[in-house]
Amino acid sequence: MSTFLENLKIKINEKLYLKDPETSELGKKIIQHSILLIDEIGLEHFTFKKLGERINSNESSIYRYFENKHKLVMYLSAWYWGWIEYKLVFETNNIEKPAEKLTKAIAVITEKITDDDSTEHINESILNKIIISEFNKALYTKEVDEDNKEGYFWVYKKIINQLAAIIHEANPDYPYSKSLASTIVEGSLHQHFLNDHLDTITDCNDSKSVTAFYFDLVSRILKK
Amino acid sequence: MSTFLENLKIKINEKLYLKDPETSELGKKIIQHSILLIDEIGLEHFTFKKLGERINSNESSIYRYFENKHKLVMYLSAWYWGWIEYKLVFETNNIEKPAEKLTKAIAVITEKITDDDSTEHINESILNKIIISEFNKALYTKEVDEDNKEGYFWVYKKIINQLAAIIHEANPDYPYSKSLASTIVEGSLHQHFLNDHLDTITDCNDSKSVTAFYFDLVSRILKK
Amino acid sequence: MSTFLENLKIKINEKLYLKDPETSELGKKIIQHSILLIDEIGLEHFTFKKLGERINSNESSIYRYFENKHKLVMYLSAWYWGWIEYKLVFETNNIEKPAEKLTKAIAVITEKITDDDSTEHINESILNKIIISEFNKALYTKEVDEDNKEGYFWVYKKIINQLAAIIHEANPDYPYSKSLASTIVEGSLHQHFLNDHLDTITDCNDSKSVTAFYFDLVSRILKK
Amino acid sequence: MSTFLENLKIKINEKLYLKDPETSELGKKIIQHSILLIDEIGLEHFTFKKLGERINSNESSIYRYFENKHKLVMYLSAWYWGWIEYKLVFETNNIEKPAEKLTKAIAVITEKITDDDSTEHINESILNKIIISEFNKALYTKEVDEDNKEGYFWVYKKIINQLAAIIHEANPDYPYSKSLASTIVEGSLHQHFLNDHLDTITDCNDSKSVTAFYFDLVSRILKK
DNA sequence: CATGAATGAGGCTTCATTCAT
DNA sequence: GATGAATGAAGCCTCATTCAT
Repeated sequence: MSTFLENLKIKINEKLYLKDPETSELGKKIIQHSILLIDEIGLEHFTFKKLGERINSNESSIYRYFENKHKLVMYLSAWYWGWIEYKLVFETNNIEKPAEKLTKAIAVITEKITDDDSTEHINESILNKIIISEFNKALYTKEVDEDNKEGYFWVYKKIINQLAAIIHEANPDYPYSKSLASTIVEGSLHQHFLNDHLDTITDCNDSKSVTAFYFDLVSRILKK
Repeated sequence: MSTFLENLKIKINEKLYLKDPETSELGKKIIQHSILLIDEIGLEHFTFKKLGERINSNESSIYRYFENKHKLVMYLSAWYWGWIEYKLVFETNNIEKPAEKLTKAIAVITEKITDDDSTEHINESILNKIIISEFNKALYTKEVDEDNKEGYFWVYKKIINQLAAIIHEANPDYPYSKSLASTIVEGSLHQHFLNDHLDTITDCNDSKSVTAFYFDLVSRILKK
Repeated sequence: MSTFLENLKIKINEKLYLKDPETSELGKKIIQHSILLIDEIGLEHFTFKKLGERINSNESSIYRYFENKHKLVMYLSAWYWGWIEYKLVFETNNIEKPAEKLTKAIAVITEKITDDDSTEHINESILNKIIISEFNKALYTKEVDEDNKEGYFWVYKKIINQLAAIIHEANPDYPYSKSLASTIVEGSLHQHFLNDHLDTITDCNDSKSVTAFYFDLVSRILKK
Repeated sequence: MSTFLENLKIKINEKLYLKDPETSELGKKIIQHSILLIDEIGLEHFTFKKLGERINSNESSIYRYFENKHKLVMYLSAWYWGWIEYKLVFETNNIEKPAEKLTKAIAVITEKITDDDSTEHINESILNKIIISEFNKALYTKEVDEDNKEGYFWVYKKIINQLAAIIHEANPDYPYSKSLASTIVEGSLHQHFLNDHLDTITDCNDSKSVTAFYFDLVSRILKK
């Protein structure tokens, strides 16, 4: 699967940036190193100033691309979920059997990204790490309703609805397809986090994967 | 159930405070109004200075009680989970049948708190609201491992392990009791949040409760 | 010489304290531990709050004894110079030959205090250390003129004048006895400091003592 | 001597500043007015906030140049000693006779600066005043060893070693050239201070200069 | 277009001190 | 007399942002 989207460009809500970072070297460096720096120091301690120092550029230059740190994080999140969506569509394409489709979908959504597809300047495996540990901070804000209105969570919600549709296909009688879908998407990030930091409250570990947990969970729930 | 712990004091990890807020009027006001203020403006915008203004006290006075805002939030979280634990123990006490016990436990954990027990100075229903929207920020930090070592998540983890034990009782063959338990605890907060802000990706709403979703989910999963 | 002033009490300018620390256990603890704490963390980082914690007492209790940190340091300095003065008088007493008297005086003033006479609650050797590293901060302030008017440097100046008198006795023709005396008193503290921290700009070390340097210096200067 | 270094720039250890103050108007104003303000209110009461107000600039702007107040003082000290070193080299250049060289050196080091060379934005005479009253606070800190490792005292030590070398030339048999040199450098600041504030313990005054005291002292010490 | 410079506002924290018991 | 509680003021520093080039 490694190079499947070599030439694809993830489309991002245009309101998230002032100038498309994909259109310049500096823009790409901003994306690339913001991922690395957030991973290193955490979102709370991440600032445009520090990022500027890292890429040998002035903080003001970053403001040309992104209005503020929240927008940048939303951009990274949108990119991540856009990328997941591509994988989801790509992987489930042409699969007829609902159960099989569901299995593929769950795999795409819940698997920890370990390989680096070297898509241009973005290290997907590290991006996955920061989504695990930081995405909810982008979601759980006082501004969530405005952000939602602006469509910033559009792809995220789309994925969940796609997964819910697949769940529904697999068992049309199940009445909570959306809640189950959102539980899987959000819950899998959480289980990865627990695995990394609070391993006494999860069964997931190196030998029992998060994905396996959700395979089992969904198969039990949808059993007719 | 309203007055069941009238005279109970939730015990909090002593490292979370410099001076026990329960031991003075000012301390109680700090707790009371920090809950209200965080609910109003969100954790990001909450500062000791604003809290001081709200309670007609100086920022510096608050520092006599809590080292910093993170410790205060951890205190509130610890109180919340301590309170949930009491309810859990109380409600499941003397119930023999595992399935019934599990039902009770899920109810205690996943129900939105709407009644205010008026336990002293703490408005549990608002506290519940801020746990829903802010708890994960207290958890998902770069310092999570140290905080965990200090025992700050002790009660939270204890609840999950108690729930996992009840799940195990209900179906000893189920291999993911801990992951299911943490999914329920964390996931229910998430479903409440979605219900409030992103209602297109949840089935939960005023007529289909979060608790009902988890009753259904767990019963399907543990069906023998 | 160890116990020569066992029963002596160094008399301190009464304006330096609100309540005489020698008159109570707490007062003695304040003196004792302020010396130790200043040595540990330095005068800049020393506060009444930290001292209070160290002696399991409240900062406000310390205010009963000393108006502020500067007064406390002045007290310690006054005690130190008062103690040196006793030693000076004691050691030079009954010596007839001016040269011998001068030698004794220089020794008393310039020697590093290594023995702890266990005079009550004061560790003289550590007090000597903090005088070396902190005394000039008590002297070099914007308030030096008022402090001087209040008589806070009275003993310090007295020692220098006594030494100047001895120098004058040794060579009445030497025209700078006071400057030489102040050079010795202040300079010896400085040489000790250099020895500890900037040893490339002093010749003094474990084998060539500060005292030896001043013996040599004075003998050359006063040679007729 | 007035304009001898008109076009010289004193080189300062680069670690002492974040941005070279010589490269901008604001930077020069910071240097200029920090000297004046420290002279007026003393180092203890000097803050970046007050300096900002004085130069109609914000505190935060000063932080662009200097990490903290200690670094700024170290910068001023380094500038001062760098300037003295230039004078020392310039004045002793081409002098063959050791005794004469020594005399010149002592003059440069111990004379009170009364003339203002109007070197750009720096008032040397006031800088000299604050070195007299504040330099030792920059030296006598708990961080002296790290500061020394960073090379912040490099020029200061260099001057002392140069003076020690000249002393050695004048009398190769004298065994304490370094201690004598450091005594002169530090002691002359001290005598100036005593002259200004504690004049009963110095012989130096308007008619008997500090420099004269050291001329006499050194000539006596090195007499063969 | 990119950047360097500057800044206002505010966050976090400690200090020095007073008050009430 | 000793202390615990409380506090105003200020210190130090960083952030997010704008402006001018």
